[in-house]
Amino acid sequence: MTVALTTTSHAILGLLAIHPWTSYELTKQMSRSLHHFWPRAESKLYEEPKKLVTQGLATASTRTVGRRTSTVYEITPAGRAVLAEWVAVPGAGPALEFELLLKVFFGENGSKADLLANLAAAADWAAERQRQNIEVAREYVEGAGPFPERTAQDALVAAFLTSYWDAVADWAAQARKTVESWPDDITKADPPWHFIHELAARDLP
Amino acid sequence: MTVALTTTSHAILGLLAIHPWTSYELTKQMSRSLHHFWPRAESKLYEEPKKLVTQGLATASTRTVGRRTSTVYEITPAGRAVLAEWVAVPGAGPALEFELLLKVFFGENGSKADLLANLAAAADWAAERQRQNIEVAREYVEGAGPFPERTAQDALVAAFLTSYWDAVADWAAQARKTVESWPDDITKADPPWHFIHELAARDLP
DNA sequence: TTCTTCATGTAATTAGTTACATGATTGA
DNA sequence: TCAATCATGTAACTAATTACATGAAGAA
Repeated sequence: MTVALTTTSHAILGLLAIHPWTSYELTKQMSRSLHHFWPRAESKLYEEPKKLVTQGLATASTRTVGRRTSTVYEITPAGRAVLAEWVAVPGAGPALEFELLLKVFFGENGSKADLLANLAAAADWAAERQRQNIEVAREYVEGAGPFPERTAQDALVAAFLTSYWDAVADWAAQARKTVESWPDDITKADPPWHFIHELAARDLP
Repeated sequence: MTVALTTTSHAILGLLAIHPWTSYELTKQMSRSLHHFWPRAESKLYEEPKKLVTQGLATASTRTVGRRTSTVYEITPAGRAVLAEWVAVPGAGPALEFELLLKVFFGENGSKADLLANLAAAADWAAERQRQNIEVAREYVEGAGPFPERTAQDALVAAFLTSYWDAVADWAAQARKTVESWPDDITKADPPWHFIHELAARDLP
């Protein structure tokens, strides 16, 4: 019986195409990179490879450490074929979930201070991502990055994440300035018309 | 018995704070704005308001059109209180799901043409968002936007989405140039070192 | 009149998460 | 030798999605 492969299945398959891994190693690798644009719970990463094995896309071999077992997964030729097909059909665009922005959107139900606290949290979040990002880039510059043969693809993805995180940081800083100029009763705030006018004046792409 | 309210519950509550709506109107309003940063299936928007009613945060009244009924929901004072509490605690940062970027990340399993097709799809996606965005801004400039009293908050959110969509568009264009310079065998591609060096040279935030 | 789209939901299914469990290893 | 953390999973639950169903209104 053939089970449908999800995007997550293909993500795991893609990791296995680089290298054989244990489930645990998969979780570590995920949190390093994929996690930023395909976030999944660890438990999922223990389940998915099993599904790949039942479909003949990967093989599992068991190692023993003391009285515990661990499972190493390896991609099969069939797995590589499936992966190539998957890459060939363009994927879905980005889907964003941003609770903090929701609170900004409904900001008039709280105080100006609440609104500023949300914007400060956004700035912190972006700063932390960017800090990690820069540290990883430094590793690569020093030649200490893992899988140096994959640096080109890694950099392509890093380029996106960098400008995405910059967008969050810049927005948080700018929005903070805007909101600081607002009165305490934010329902009386002047809209930032210069922004709206600039946007409206753009050429349609 | 008290049911836990999800972020989606609060999003609906926020919409009800603006105005009473039928479920159907909620779905339309969602797809206009919230959908971009809190995407949910329509069916959810028929369920959630019922939950709010059981918690005393909204009231429902039934209208009849022909032989069909429709339900109008209205926020209660208790609902407004809950909403104010929710806005006051800073929300979660952005979570991104970006399948297309996953395919770029695993691009070496396909052809250079596959990679370029993915980048072209990303460019199209961003162009379409930005086009709609600009058209909405023009409505506001003409004074034709809905809920003009909410223009300030709307603009704050639009500022984020605009730079986020710009980030996607700029990345897609830049990445396309990079990949076009690559050989057909993309495993032999030169990494974009200038980007990596620039990133590594940044000050830590 | 018939077809399509708008309008209003319900039911079944599932992908994913949270919580739990337990052995191995390390360091204080 | 005890506690904390690393390593490896399983089980229960649920938020959300997909698929289905049906009436109203307007167009052709």
